[in-house]
Amino acid sequence: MPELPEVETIRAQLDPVISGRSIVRATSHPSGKFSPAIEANGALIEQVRRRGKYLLIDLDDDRELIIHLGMTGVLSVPNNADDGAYVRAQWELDDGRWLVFNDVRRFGRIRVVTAGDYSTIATLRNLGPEPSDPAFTAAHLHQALNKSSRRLKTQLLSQRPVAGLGNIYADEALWLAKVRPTARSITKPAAARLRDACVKVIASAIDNGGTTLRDYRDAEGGSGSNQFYLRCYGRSGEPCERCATPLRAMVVDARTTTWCAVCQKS
DNA sequence: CGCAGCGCCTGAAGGC
DNA sequence: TGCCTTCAGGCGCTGC
Repeated sequence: MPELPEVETIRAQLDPVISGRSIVRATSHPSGKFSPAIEANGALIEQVRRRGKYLLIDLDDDRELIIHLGMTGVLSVPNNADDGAYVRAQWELDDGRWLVFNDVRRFGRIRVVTAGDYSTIATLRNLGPEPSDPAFTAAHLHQALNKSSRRLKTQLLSQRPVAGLGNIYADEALWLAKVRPTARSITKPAAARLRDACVKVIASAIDNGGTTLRDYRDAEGGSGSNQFYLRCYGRSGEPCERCATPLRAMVVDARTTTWCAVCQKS
């Protein structure tokens, strides 16, 4: 499932390959989730940016092509059109290559908007700071989390306190910070630990090229290696690295959540 | 405005 | 072997 590190890996690979190219043809799956892809036809790609899990492709006509990969979205740039069953959109470029969006489960979304106008994309409009942003401080996280009485993990997944964490990295960050996912408020020291954990977990995962558990592939078809460094997610029943207590799993707001009941107290 | 609940999707895996 | 159920889960939408 592509989260910030996976999307960043794809962004870094795509940017040098498609920037400066014009889109000479565009086709899409008929679903309204993907059909806006054709609105980018005729535009020139200036650069590929990212906010949270959203890819923002700047076009030369004061618009942005916005792609969210959902659960199973994969972007690639083959030399020919893709006729596979899961192609949801593809854009032919003026160098003869194709930008192709495959998405088995169709949880992804594509939009074209006026540059910077995210008024119709609520999650993006309300997106919290990037983990790497200096504005993402312990004080910010403390205040953002305590504004709501929802469970801390649910808040992290909302993308509002901080951008880009999904189920994997939320579990990892909460474990690293020794913070209980089901808590509904957080102390200042715990918020400081959680802030640092978010930064560290996301940065390491980017360094590792993302986490490939099932579907995730980068823009070159490669796998990440961060799955070999997960310390909590998916390890229910295995001993906690810190205290050897078997990690536990439970469902928190419809998300499988793994945590250490001994270490993650606050 | 916040938020709980639901729906979207389909391949893989497990039960019988 | 094959049918059925369950699971994976990010996010947009609806209605309270």
